[in-house]
Amino acid sequence: MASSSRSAHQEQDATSSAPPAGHGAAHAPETHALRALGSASTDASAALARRMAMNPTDLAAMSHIAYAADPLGPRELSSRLGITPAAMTDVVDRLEAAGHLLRERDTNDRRRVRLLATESANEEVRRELRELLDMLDAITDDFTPTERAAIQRYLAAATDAYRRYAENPEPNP
Amino acid sequence: MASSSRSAHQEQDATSSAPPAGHGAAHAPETHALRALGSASTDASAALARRMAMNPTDLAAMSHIAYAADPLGPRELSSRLGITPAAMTDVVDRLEAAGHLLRERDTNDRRRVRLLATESANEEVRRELRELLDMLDAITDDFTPTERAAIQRYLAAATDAYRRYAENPEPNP
DNA sequence: GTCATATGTTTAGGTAGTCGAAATACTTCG
DNA sequence: CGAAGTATTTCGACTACCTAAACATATGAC
Repeated sequence: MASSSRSAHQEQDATSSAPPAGHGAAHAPETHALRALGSASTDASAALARRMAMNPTDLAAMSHIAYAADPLGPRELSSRLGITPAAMTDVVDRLEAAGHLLRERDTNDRRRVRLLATESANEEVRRELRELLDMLDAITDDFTPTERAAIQRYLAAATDAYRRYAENPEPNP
Repeated sequence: MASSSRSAHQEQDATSSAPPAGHGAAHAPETHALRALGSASTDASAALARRMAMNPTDLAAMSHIAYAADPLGPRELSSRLGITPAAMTDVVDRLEAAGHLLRERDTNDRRRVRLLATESANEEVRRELRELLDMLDAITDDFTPTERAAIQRYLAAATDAYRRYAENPEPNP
C-alpha cells in the first residue's frame, strides 16, 4: 500500500463498484443501495486515515487498541486485522515511532508484548471516530421505533449474507 | 498490496473494526450494525477477489468494465478506482496478460485506448457477483413494502453521511 | 531438573502494487 | 504549421506485505 498519500479519495471495492447498465441485472433497490453504502464506507475509512496521517492498516490497529477492554498483543491484533504477525511488527514499529503506541513486556508471560496507546492517541482516535459515528446516530432520528426495528433486522441479515459469502469455500471446482 | 494471496479472510477497516468496550460509547444499534456491515462487506469483496484469483484492484477494474455501458479507457477507470493512471497501466497489463481484457485503440481519437473484457471474463465476473447479489436480494423477502421503504431511506442516508464525511476537508487545523 | 514441544515476537530477504515525474503519441485550435 | 492540451506509457523508487527462519519464553513429560 502506498503509505498515507493516496491522491484520489475513491477506493476500489468490487462488491460495490459498478452501476448496473441495462444488463438485465434488475436487483433489489436495497441491494444496489448496499453496494453504494459499501463503497462510501470504504471511502470514509480512507478519509479518516488520511485525516490522521496514517495508512488504513495502522489506523485500524489504533482503532482496535483504543476500544479494546484489555491491552492487546501483536498476535491478537494481527489476526483481527487479517495480516501476518511479521507485518504486525512493522505496523507496531511505525505506530511506536509516531508516538501513538508503547510496547510493554507482559510481566506474567514474558513472551507477550502488550500494546498501550498513548493517551493523546487514544483521544484523537476516539474523537475523530466519534464525529463520524455521531453523524450516523443522527440518521435514526427520522425513523419510528417500528422502522428502526426493521432497519436493524435488515442490517443484521445483510451482514450475515456477506459473512456467509466471505467464509464459504470456493463453490466452483 | 500483496497480490491475490491474503492468508486471513479478515480485512482492516477503521470505521468498522472495534467493538465498543464500556467506554461510554453508547451509539445507536444501527450505527454498530453499520460498522459490522462495512467490515463484512470488505471481507466479501476480498473473498470474491480470492475466488477469481485476482487482487482486489484488478477485480474492481473488471467489475467496472463488466457493467459499463460504453467501453472505458485507462484514465476513466483509474479515477473511478482512485489510483493513478500509471498504476492503471499495470492493472491493465496484468488483466490483459491473464486474458481477461483486450486493449483496442479508439479509431476516432487515437490517443484513447478502449478496454474490452473478453466474453468469458465478463461472464465470470457477472456470475460470481450474481451469487452474492442474489443472496442480498433474497433478504428483502422478509420485509413489507413499508419496511422496505424505510430501509431504503436509511441506506441512502447512511451512504450520504459516509460520503459527506469522506469528502469533507480536514476539520481540525 | 531437563528436554521436547508449543507459543509470542522479531529478523531477514524478497515480491508486488503503487506513486511521481518524464517521455511519447495524438488531437485541437489559433 | 506550431502551441497547448489530453491520453497513455515508461522509468525509478518506495513501502506494505509475505514466507521462512530465528529467538525468547512457557509448559508439560519423564
